[in-house]
Amino acid sequence: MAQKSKNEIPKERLLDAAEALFAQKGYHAVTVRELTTAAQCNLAAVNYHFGNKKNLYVEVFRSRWVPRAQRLQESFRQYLAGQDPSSLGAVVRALAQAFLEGPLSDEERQRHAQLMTREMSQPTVAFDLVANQVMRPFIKELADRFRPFMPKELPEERLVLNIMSIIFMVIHFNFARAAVSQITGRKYNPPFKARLVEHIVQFSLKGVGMSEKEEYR
Amino acid sequence: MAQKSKNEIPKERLLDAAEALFAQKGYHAVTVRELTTAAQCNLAAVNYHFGNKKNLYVEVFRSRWVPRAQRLQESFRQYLAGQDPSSLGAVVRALAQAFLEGPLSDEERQRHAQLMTREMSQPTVAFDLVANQVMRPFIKELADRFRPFMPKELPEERLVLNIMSIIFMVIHFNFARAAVSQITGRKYNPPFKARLVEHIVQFSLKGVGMSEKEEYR
DNA sequence: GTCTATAGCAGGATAGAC
DNA sequence: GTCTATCCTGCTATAGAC
Repeated sequence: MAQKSKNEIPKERLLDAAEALFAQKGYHAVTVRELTTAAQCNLAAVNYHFGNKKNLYVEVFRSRWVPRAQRLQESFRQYLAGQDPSSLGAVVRALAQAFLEGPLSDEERQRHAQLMTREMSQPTVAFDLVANQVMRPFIKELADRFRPFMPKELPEERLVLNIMSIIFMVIHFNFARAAVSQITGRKYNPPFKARLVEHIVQFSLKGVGMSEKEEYR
Repeated sequence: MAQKSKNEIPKERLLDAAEALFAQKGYHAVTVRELTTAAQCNLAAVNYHFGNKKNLYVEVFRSRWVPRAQRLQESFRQYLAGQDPSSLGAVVRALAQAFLEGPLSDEERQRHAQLMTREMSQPTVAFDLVANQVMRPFIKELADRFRPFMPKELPEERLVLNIMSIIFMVIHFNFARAAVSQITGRKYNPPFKARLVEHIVQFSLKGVGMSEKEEYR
């Protein structure tokens, strides 16, 4: 059910439309008229439910983006649990899979990445949510999962830089699809995504200092 | 001279102001009034010189962004020429240095990265310029410089993916400064930037399959 | 709770004086 | 080539009917 978000209550339809439109065009490029038209409700609905356009934007992050980010993280844990033996390669692969092939539809995943990317390069009021409720804890979790595989003397900062490099790569292959397709001449279909996952795993594993073979301990 | 771009002709002042403002806030968030005020010229100047706001945006890329990208590439070649022996590490280091520490001021570099990033995630009419006049030839040049160091049997696609991964990392550490600072707790001062260059070099070298030591041939 | 109608204002673009 | 004044469109926000 829920074909085009037509059957829910207006407030929910607004949030759905807002997430899609803000992700697609950015905050300023979206008008309240567009939002209310897309959500099939009245022009006044944004103000009635959220006070103003900006509050709606923040609410999109609070009620849609953050929970989805948590679902993504949960998906990562499930990919990871499904893989044995537990190795660093498994961690990176689970990460790439969750982001590139995980539980989200292609459209949803693209939306998600674009909302995040905008906040990372142009922080707004929603940046705190993104950084403190999602990025920071997730990087911490990844650091904890990486640490057993890393040399004991590796400084915490280098570990964090390694993790950020990997996450950036994943994010970038996700959100810069136009550029990647333009350069490689390939569409983001399942074979190419699987190709990218493998590339990310191989590049990252070696990047942190181990090949696929020597990662086991 | 040229303190605040006050001494040039109005059309040039407009282009300067436009590049700074579009990079900082994005196309839609910038108003013609803002532009003309910042450029200290009249409201009508945008229309007089460029026809409309959109043409001005494209002209920023044509007359400012593309030449600067070419300067950056030139800077990369000079960093590279200054390093001997010629090794893959030198290529990557020159790349990271050109982007993170190169000839551009911090502000200029940030502007540059943000304009590019916007076009990569949200292609507009300027995307063709970015992709075909800058990205594609530069990736080709890098591929040519990498190839001698790579295994002969390495498929072209893997080489391109490796290069994109490295460029993405560089770009990302540049444009997601807010996020990086937030997570690492460090400001983008020279020591931290030098730190990032080293990280990128090490991670990339290993990522493509060689350590700093075994890279010579 | 949702809609219609509209106030009040900011945006891009233009015409015409200088 | 540059400026002033202004048009028109389209936005946010609100008041009040239903």
